[in-house]
Amino acid sequence: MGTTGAITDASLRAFVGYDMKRAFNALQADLSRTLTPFGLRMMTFSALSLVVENPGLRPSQLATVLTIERANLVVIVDELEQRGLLTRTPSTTDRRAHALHVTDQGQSLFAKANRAVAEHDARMIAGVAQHLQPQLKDALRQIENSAKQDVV
Amino acid sequence: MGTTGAITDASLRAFVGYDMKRAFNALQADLSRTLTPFGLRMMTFSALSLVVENPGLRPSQLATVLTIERANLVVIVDELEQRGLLTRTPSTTDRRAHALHVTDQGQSLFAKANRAVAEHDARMIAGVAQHLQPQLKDALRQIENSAKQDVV
DNA sequence: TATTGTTATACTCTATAACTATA
DNA sequence: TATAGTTATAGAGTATAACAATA
Repeated sequence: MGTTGAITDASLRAFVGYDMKRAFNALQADLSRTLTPFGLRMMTFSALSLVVENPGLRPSQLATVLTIERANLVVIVDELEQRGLLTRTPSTTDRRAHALHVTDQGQSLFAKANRAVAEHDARMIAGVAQHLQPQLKDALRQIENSAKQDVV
Repeated sequence: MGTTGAITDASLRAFVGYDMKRAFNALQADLSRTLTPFGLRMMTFSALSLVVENPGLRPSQLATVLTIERANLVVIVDELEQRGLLTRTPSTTDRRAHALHVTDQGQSLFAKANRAVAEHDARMIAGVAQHLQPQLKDALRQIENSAKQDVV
């Protein structure tokens, strides 16, 4: 077919998950282009941001906040450490744990990248009516909670 | 530290992209659990849905609607065909092209899976005020468009 | 026993390049 | 020359299992 009628995704459009998938994929691909000049990816930028905001953070805490597994965080911290953007130092109180701190270089790169990401994010949400923007964020957080508490 | 104060992701929370990532990941993980009993994944379910809704669809059209590359669609159609859920027949008008049709088995499985996905989606969006639900979908589509048209 | 960091492994989704056969 | 389907390959994010060191 394709000759007779127009193609439709009306059935899938009934699902908010489908709209979320499309929106997130497009946003994520575009965000990657924004972060590439800084040598960062979505997850390395996010991790860097959290260490800037929470100096001394432990990797396990970072993984929890990012809602990813500890195992997946290791390579992210490895990469940031190897690039000299943050340091991994032994904890003074718990010899199992590490403390994460940004370096001056990491702070500087983050400041620039954060500006670019803020501008990018503003462009992404610009088409949404201003009074709906906080409601959009609330709705997304509500959906996250619904998904996590869904047992069925 | 982590000993003194609570951990915060306030900076990242300023970005709608961060909320979208968290919400979508949680929803997607939960949707996977919903689809596993049917032997389907998000993309195989989506492809099946579109072939049900658009019989005779060509793979290239399917890839366009799903906003993925043709190359990535091949394995999805392979899987659905090998499981006997859809057929790939040569087009009568264009010997390069194929026409996709669901089998009876595919139709039957889709009906059940679609019901489960509909229920899942309803649970996901249940916490969002009803009058905000269409506005949420509009906002997500707007963000998708903004991301695709973003050139900077 | 439980937790922290770690390694290894695999799965899903995605993107790009290049090929073939047709148009 | 352009398009449809395909193959191959790689990158990014995620999940699980298992381990050593430490609590």
